[in-house]
Amino acid sequence: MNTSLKTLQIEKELPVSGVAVRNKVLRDLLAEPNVRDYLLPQLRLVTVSPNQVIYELGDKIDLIYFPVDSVFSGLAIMEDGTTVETSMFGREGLVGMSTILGSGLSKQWIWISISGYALQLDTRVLDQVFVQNERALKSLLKCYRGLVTQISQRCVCNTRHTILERLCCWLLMIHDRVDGNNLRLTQEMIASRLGARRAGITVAAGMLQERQAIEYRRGQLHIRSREVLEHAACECYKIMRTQFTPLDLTTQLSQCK
Amino acid sequence: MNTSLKTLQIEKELPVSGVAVRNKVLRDLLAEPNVRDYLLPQLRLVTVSPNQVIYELGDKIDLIYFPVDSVFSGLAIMEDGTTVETSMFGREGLVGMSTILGSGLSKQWIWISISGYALQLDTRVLDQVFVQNERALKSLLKCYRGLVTQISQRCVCNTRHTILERLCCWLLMIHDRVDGNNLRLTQEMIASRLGARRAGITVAAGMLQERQAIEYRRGQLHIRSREVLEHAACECYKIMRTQFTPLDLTTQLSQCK
DNA sequence: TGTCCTCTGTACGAAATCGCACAGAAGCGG
DNA sequence: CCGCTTCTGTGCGATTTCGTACAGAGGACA
Repeated sequence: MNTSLKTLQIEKELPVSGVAVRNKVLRDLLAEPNVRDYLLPQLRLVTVSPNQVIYELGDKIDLIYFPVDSVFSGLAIMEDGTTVETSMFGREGLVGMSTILGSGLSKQWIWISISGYALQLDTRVLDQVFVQNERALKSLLKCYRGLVTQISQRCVCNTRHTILERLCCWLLMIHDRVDGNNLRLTQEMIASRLGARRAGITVAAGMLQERQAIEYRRGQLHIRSREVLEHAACECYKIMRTQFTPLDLTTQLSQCK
Repeated sequence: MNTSLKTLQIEKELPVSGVAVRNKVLRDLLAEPNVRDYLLPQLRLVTVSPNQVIYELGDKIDLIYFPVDSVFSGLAIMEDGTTVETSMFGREGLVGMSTILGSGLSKQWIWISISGYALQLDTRVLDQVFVQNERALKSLLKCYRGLVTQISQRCVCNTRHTILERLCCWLLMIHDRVDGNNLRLTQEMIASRLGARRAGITVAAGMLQERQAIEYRRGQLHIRSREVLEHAACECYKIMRTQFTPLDLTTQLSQCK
């Protein structure tokens, strides 16, 4: 079901400095020259893969992650083993934020939803940065507020909206965080994130295929039309998109290279 | 439906110092002598009443509240006017926490669910306290982490659990935050918090009456048996209860007077 | 006492989703 | 090419919840 390999492969072929600016918070942090000099040598580029476990509930958070083109999911796992995603993290933020609030322990599971690159950092390095740099702290706190907005809206969305609406919303959120239109996602994975049955996702995805919004073939989901998805999504997407500024949404990979 | 009277009545008959210790964070904050001397004269005792609006979405947070025996609800209001509660605040915490993270604007609606006393404070006074006092900041941040835990679990609960389970869970949470066993709650209000129909609450409440867990008569809900409620509640209650320490749960009004 | 408003109980069909099961298609490794 | 595993499509009845509507009870007030 999931892989627990916590020692991630470290990539050395790409220059960290070039990749780092593709994460929004990290770009903000690195804008400060003295922060940049301190932080940059400490960042490690790693690759993460689907359903890999990053933190378990109660884990000590020694390492934090800045996703680049990968997506991390904050999951609650219930007594019967079913899961619900309460938040997702991509290039707009960082994973392990609760350390900013002074808690060293993870209150949720973090699993990977979309594979890709992320930049890894020792927690104590980040601690140094934000206690010494006011502006860095502000960037991080803003991220945290965005997280709370996201969780709250997910709460609303899961309570009141249909699986189809939630699926559209979720796909758009993923799409905002990755490069390109092809997503490696099985229906089983999507179901575990939305807190629904796999069969329910099959039906909803079928509707979206009929409407030419997506194409789906064995774990390969291709987004054909964001417009159709946005039209079929609930109001929640507009609210959760505010974690990105309009600028971020247009600045995709092509411009960051 | 709701009252928008934002200028709350200020109570002068009770001594603030005696009431203040009945709020958990406030008690922590006041434990520090110099914080106490600064804070205590600035606290105003107010009464709040059901469905009163404390903040609207986007409001500037000038005043924060420490509930004493009242309960405040963080609500999302959707385009069709329906509401879902994402968090509740009682004597374990404070309302207006996002100010701690440097945001002056409310990201949600705050309505009153249970009437009673609260202590009101100018936001800038609290700002002074936590920038100058490390221990105070830590108390507040701990509160904030508890809030995130609560919202996350509400997300899970609303996604996966039945109305009956959610009702039990919610009643227990309310009960933890008030004095006594009688709650002034119409089924309409409960429905608006759980994001369900009023008729759905009638049915669920009917089951709880059959099981002798509660008695319900025209806006007066009497809790007869916490045990039965706990038995019928979902696992979420145990998780959200961690906002209280065991000590807090036994320290009810009788011991705080 | 009568009137009015609020709140609760109940009903109904419709819709969404569930849990489960099974068949078939797609892809992988040998 | 074959066999195995993974993934998707589909079907079924059961359950939950929805939206809506209406009647009746309870309390407030004149």
